[in-house]
Amino acid sequence: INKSEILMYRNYTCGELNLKNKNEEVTLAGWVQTIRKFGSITFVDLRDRYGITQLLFGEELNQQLEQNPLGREFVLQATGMVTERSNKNPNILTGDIEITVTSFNILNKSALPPFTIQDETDGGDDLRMKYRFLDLRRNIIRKNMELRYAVNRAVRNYLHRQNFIDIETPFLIKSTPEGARDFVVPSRMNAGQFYALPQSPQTFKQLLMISGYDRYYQIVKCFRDEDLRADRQPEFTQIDCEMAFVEQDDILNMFEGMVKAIFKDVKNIDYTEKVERITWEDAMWNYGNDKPDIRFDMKIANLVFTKHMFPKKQAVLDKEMFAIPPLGGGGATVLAIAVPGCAVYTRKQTDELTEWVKRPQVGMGGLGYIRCNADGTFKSSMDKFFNEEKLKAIAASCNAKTGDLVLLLAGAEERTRKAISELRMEMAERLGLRKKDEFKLLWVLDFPLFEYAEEDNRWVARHHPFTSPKPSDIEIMINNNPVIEDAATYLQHPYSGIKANAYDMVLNGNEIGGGSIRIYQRELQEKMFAALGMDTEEQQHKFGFLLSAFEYGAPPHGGIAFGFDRLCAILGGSEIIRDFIAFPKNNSGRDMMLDAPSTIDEKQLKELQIKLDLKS
RNA sequence: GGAUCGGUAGUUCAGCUGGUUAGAAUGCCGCCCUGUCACGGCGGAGGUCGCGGGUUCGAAUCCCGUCCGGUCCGCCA
Repeated sequence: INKSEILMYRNYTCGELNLKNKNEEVTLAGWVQTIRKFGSITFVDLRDRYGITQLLFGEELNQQLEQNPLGREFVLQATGMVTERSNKNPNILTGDIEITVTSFNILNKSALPPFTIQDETDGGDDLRMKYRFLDLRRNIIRKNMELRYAVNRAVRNYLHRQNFIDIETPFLIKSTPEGARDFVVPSRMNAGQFYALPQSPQTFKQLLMISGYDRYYQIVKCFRDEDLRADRQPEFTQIDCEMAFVEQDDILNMFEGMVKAIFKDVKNIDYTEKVERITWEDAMWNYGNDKPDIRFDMKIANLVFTKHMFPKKQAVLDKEMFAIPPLGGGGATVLAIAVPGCAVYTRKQTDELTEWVKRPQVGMGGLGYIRCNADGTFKSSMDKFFNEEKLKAIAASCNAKTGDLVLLLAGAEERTRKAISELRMEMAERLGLRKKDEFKLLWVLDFPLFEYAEEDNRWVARHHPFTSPKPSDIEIMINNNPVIEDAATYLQHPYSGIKANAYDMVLNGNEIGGGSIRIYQRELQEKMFAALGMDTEEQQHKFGFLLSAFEYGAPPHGGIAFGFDRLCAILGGSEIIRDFIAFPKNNSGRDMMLDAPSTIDEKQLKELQIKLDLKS
């Protein structure tokens, strides 16, 4: 506490007193953490945001306590002398002293809390969410909030130094259902019409570039009406950034710098090494995943693969040799990883792994394995089909060393690649290769511009429709018709090879940020919208303002957005972003404390001229 | 939209293939205790086994439905 403050309730916090304050009379205020009674004396641990201080109620005061009994979480003000403890507690900061209470005042009582306010609470998740205001009293959650604020400060300091300006953009905007579902807000003054909450301030920040604010940022709420996960909330916070007169490298360097600044300021980590940059194709090829964790190696061996996905890659082994029952009878793709040191796995363990890949979430038919034994022999689940020589060849093509366990998956390209990627992560987790305190950044570049949407038989933007194609691919886009004749052969359509000027930043296997160099010419933007199946009229209706703005001197520009909640969670060593959001929602999008969403009054509906037509 | 796990004391959980007085730990209450800090000792209260229906002589347990929560797939940057 700043001693120049005028304080009515306390002159110290519960975390700052020590032997230097001995014999000083102090007044503290806080919550009762625990009460320990010993006949005629009582110890009370008083807690506030800053720590815990032990109060000693001697004989006389103890009698007053009998008249005014305390309970857990009572709000208590206590005055007394700082005294040296006879039995010190080295586990807390104030453990050398205690306050010998001379007077106290119960500022407010508390009902018995439904769970203990401790690091290892006895409360379950839903109870904690319902009483989130109590959960937030816990050390662990409080530290998460402090970490979040530290990241926020680090970002602002860095971007401010780099001449960025924070500009707020509106929350009530226009619905443009492209990508995620919009949250919508009915307009009373414009009956029958709706605002949408922004999925991101994308178009606004591009307009700001056109307005000449060449370095913009905002730490801003975004909204997406999609199903949730442990790492996904319907409203979430982004570090949203945009720069004019930049190329991809300018952005990568600038924001590598930002993340390194966060590491330094928040974790005191000097991240000096160069951030690796790999292409999307290499990420998929080596890790089966566009956000690989590169803290460990275990790269995928592409034994048999779909040529269309990797036109530039060469097959390692003969496809025919894998047309055997244990691998699904000749699936289009056979992928393998060599797991270090796991040749000693027992039959029970490999069976358990097989069950693991068969789970519906992974969805593979089975798992093949080869033990690369210490004596140089190979023992596999497919001995009936492969002789020693062939096993050796397979092991060699996986770069397997003696003592490794080679795991093989086979099936349809996409599913198999996803599965082996998950298996790779799972094995790393089991081997303790995913260390909480080790951080490794990675840029993934050259994403495909388009993705094929089966249900609509059309192209959708993989990133978003404002992303520019690689300059070398613009020709392909202009000279080819986006129409897909035969859904089965979409991979052969020229559009599926077009690469975007887009980049993702990956931290320990999590996508923490993504962005692109934007389109800034009307013609190309129109071509892009058309490729996504939007006719001129629709383009005008949805994005007329942007197309028009491009005609008034739009500079080349690009940007990036970081998932702030997720970044905080990872820095805090967790994947559960709920613990880093003060008032989060559950996985059905409900606020369990407010019990929201809820119905609204008939009167409110009437004003909005909305009639409900519920099925049930 | 789908899969899957869970719902039993204030709380966290046990209770297997149907028959128990439905338990444990912790929390809570009372008494004892002057150095605890996960205090200790003795005693006590506390349950519509999520809800509805079914099978059965008998259901916390089996079946069906439903609600709630967790995780994942689809979806989503």
